[in-house]
Amino acid sequence: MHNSAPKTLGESIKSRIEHLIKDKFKIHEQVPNPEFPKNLDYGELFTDIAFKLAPLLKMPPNKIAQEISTELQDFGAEVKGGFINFKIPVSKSLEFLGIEKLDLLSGKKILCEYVSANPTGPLHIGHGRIAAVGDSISRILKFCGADVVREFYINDAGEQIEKIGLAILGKSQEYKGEYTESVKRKIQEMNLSDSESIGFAASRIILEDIKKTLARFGLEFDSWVSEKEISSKYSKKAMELMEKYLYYQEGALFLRTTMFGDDKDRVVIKSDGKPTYFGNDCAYHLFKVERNFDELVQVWGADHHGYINRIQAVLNIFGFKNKFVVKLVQMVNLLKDGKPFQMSKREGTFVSLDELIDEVGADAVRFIYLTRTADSHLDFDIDLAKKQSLENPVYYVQYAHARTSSLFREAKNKNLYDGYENWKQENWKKQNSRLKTSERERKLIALSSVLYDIISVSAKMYEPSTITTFLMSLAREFHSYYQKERILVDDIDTRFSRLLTCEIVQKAIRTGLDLLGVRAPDKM
RNA sequence: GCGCCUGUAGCUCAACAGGAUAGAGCGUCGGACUUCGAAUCCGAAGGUUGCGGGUUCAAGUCCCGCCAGGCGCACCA
Repeated sequence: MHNSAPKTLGESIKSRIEHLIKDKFKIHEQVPNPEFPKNLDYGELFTDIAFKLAPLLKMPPNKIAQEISTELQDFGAEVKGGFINFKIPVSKSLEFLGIEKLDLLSGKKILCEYVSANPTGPLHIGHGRIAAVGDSISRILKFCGADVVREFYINDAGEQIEKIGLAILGKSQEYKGEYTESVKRKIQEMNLSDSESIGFAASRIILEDIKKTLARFGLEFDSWVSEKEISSKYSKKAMELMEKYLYYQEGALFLRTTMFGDDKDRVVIKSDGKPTYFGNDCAYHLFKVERNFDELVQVWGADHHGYINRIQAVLNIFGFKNKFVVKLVQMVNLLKDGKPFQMSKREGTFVSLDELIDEVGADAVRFIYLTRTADSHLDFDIDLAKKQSLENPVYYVQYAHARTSSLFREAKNKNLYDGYENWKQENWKKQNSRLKTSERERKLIALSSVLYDIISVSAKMYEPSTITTFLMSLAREFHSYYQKERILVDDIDTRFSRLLTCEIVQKAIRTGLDLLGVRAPDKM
């Protein structure tokens, strides 16, 4: 496959339209990217540009659409009720396939921070959702050309760490439970006595468990930042930069975040002289700012939404003018037997991400998380997820991929593959091609090239589920095609054309699944 | 009380800066395996997009007011 066009099919149509309306109608107008229609009968892309131009040009939309579409015949443009639909011809689709990287974000340095769970217990299913979303966003931004740093902030300082220390000494009612007991057994060999050092030792042990879980879930981080370490390095400088906005009240040091739109001023140093979590976060964010990122992406549980304004305030104080994106991921409500199940780490009643992966499998768990948009509340019924593990949508998509692999295996076994690679070279993008494609193959190839537009959309919205949803419709088209059409037929041109279609679909599914962090198996 | 999020088919969810006949999966009902993998396909049933106003060529999407649920509103993290 070739690899020359960083532009997507949709972007290409868009810029063609921009030139067109400049020439024809003498206007400069921002043209939106063509969209993916809900209904595939309308083609693989459509644009509503004629409606947008109608009031400007004082012409009926249908007429405008007609005039534009005559110049877009090579993209398969058809006008219907003012809309311009694109049924992309095979030759055109082939120009936009096999892209390894888009240039939407090339040259951008982006920091993605996510999970950052307190090392006071194992990751639970809520962290799992954030992990899946954050990791997938990182993959998508990277695919769009960005230089992405994936960061985990370790909250290894503060009161919770002391509390876990106290719990291990048996002096606290919090963090009870089997897991803490197992940490306790490891700590006892270390001969520590005060709650703080015990708490810190515990946090390191727990962090190792967290790393193992993340690895099982397919997550890798480029950077691990310790709160304890970073606050000791950056607190002083942060305080100096914030000096103008600090004041004492009742023995505590406050930061005037209200000057930047926060509801109330926030305490950075408590009256007992210790920094708050937010106080240390100021230091951490100074560390972020000093690394000169073009964009800071933050994935948080929705319960942190009240935290956004104060961080924005701190970033303003530090002079950060670049893009700050907060992706809020809504809560996961755990259901068991269809009934709400209350989780609490401090109470020791939670379902760990590890347990969930054990029962349902990493691929299925990730796919379920990424099927929903991040801001929809998610009811996760454990029993249902287990029960449906064999009829989960993830297998639908993976199966489509496995089927394509299987076809190539079968073709090779039956000596129906010989000459395919040469044939492909000779007929890819060639005039007088021996490629024989029906409407079904045309559509599959077109959809596969539209994938890259879908990826752009998901990057702009920081929303992996866009890709998930698209993959399901691509898989649906493929399964339907497979059922209807025999691939390994005698006629060589037909057989190779169909194999090529399968290869293109396979590549698209693999690319998409990879961005979700889900495996694309050759056999199931 | 204030702020953020959500309300779409029996259930779980889609619908990309407002666009076409609101789409899937699960479940239900009826069909398709002597041929490349039936973890599949084909078909049917299922909707006043929580309610009421408004904005316009066009509203699930935007604005206002209700109703219901979730989450915040710490010198916790």
